[in-house]
Amino acid sequence: MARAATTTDVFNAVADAHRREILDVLATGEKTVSAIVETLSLTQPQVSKHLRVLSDVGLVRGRAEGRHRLYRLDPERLKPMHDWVTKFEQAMNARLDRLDDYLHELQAQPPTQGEPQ
Amino acid sequence: MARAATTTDVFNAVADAHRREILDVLATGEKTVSAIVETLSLTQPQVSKHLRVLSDVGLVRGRAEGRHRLYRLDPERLKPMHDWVTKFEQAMNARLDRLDDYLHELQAQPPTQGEPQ
DNA sequence: TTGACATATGTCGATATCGGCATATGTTGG
DNA sequence: CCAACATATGCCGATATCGACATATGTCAA
Repeated sequence: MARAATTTDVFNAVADAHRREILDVLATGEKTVSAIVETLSLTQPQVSKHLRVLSDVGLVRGRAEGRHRLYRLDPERLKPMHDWVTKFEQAMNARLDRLDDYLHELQAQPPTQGEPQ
Repeated sequence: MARAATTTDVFNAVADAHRREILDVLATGEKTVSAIVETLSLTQPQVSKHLRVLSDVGLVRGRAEGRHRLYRLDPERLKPMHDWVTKFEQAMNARLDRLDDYLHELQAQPPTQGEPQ
């Protein structure tokens, strides 16, 4: 039960740095496996396996082109992750807003008593 | 070398579903360990360990309050992840824009010849 | 101090990961 | 058909993960 299957969950698929690098490269456009192998300094089987994982999760799609195989990004699948992260960005902003409100409050009403503690 | 240390990398820390749930709960506000244990249905050691990981990564901070320990979110640390994901959101939009341009182009110039391959 | 409560830590077992190497599959050209 | 190239898969070993259980640490109250 060690960890959620890397092949089931986008969060896990993206947890690997090499996989993130591959996605970064693919963000540039459709690429061949060997192009990725060259760009990053990874082994060909390494890249193929990572692409398999990314493909299973749906972050990437491949099409055959002669004896090459072209992979491209499907960024749509990052939406769950984007949504999740964005939720916290809002929490962060909300906190800053509250701090802002607090500061304005402080300026509006000059301190009448020493703050307790 | 199995996988990047869960304690070093925010992406890995967040890869675990239970850890994400804990962060979700903490997004509600500062919470006690036992409060988290109750809310989610996790074991106390489980929660403590996950909090340890989240704390090591900096996503969460704890302060002692009597015999309780209150944990709260530090969403600032999600920024690297937010930035990374956002980059792909932009890629996604860019692609949609290009598709949009292409469609407009098609409408502006009625097809005179079949496209060469 | 002692005991109850809150939390943290240690150990163990089952499992999955990742990288490396060898090799299978598939495609093109001669 | 065969050889060269591109990619995918299979197996292995080292390692890290996660959950479960027991237990250590720390704090308050009587």
